Amino acid sequence: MKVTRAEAEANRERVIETAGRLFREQGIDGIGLNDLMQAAGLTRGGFYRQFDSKLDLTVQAMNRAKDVNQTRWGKLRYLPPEQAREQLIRQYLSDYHVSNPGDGCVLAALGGDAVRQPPEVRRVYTENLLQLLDLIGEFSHGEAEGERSQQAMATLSLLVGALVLSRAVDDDSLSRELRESAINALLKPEAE
Amino acid sequence: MKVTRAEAEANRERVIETAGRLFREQGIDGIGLNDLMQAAGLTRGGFYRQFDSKLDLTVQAMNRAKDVNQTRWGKLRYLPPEQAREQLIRQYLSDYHVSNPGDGCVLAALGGDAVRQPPEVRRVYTENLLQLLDLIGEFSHGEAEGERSQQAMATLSLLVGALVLSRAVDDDSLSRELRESAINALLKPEAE
DNA sequence: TGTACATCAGTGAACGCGCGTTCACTGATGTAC
DNA sequence: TGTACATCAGTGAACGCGCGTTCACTGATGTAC
Repeated sequence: MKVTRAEAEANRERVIETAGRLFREQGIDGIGLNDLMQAAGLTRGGFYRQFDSKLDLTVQAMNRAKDVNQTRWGKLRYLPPEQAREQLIRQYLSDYHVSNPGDGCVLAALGGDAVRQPPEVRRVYTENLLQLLDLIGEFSHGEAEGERSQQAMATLSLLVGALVLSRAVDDDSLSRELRESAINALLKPEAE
Repeated sequence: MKVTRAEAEANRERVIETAGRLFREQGIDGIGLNDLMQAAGLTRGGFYRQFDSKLDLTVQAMNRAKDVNQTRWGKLRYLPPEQAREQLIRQYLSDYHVSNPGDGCVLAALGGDAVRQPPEVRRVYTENLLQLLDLIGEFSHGEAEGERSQQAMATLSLLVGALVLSRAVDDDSLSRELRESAINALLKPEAE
């Protein structure tokens, strides 16, 4: 039953990653620790050897998801800003992102949950938001600092809103139209 | 214990309204029928004399909330379209709406929940979205029909996204900035 | 390097609790005459 | 209009179930000598 230190650490990591995926897919209160541990290939009892509580795991899992996304989006920095911005928008509103909340943005997946969660969770959520805001700001073309920041906020709100609505709606073509409208508004602002 | 037909009907209405408020405040899975009935001034047992199941109540409560909001926003029709649009945007992103999800838009309050709910719930959610989309479309100033519809979708996504993020964030001034940015983007599009 | 033993990651049963739902019961309302 | 009785909205205890968490136990790992 005992396992090498390296294996134990790997198990711990797997639980964190599995939790991040399942929380985003089913909501924080929507998945139980038993099912979660089983999905990670372990049994329920071992949980408290690695984590203080479900809240502790939640915070760690959200932090992990935040870092993963930061790394992923950060790669767009190698593109010219204008292209980076377009790529971010198109990927954020892609079919893949709609169908795979477990591998996507925490802001959209847990937006509804966050309000009702303890302060620690809202903290990570807010940090995630600020991080993504900074990145979008880097890709923006406003002249003044304040204007760029405002534009980044509106862009983020539109991205998150369009993704949330796209996922919630029970009609695939409506889901697509919502995202295409957002893409057009963001990439062809003169059309607005 | 028995109550007049009129009283019974009033109780039923009160349960539906209380449910609509509590579901939006705490999430559909976040409030139990016992607490819900108590909040409506009744005991748990009587629930099934009036409703088939929690799902049945959920659908009725969401429909009710949709109608209430439709009536509320519909009053803006008495204003000239340009003013109506501005009023809708400012009220949607007001402090009151942020602090009172129980009395506000279902799309923002249950956006995260809807994805994980049964088809009946997603149906009502979608109907609510289409209704609000129509209203926004009426107030829009695009020339062609398709263009107006696209603009309405982007407007709705931005409104919902900004409200969801505003509520989730743990920093009041950030919450306000997010909404002000959205208002500016929607009312002064040339600034984008 | 080889042996003896303490550590501790993981197991699985059990805890109290709140959930959605069921049920036997109550007693004022509303109806039949 | 007055009386006898069936209806049924509401009560409160109970159901099985899954939740987060605790605990005694196991046995291979890692350490002390």
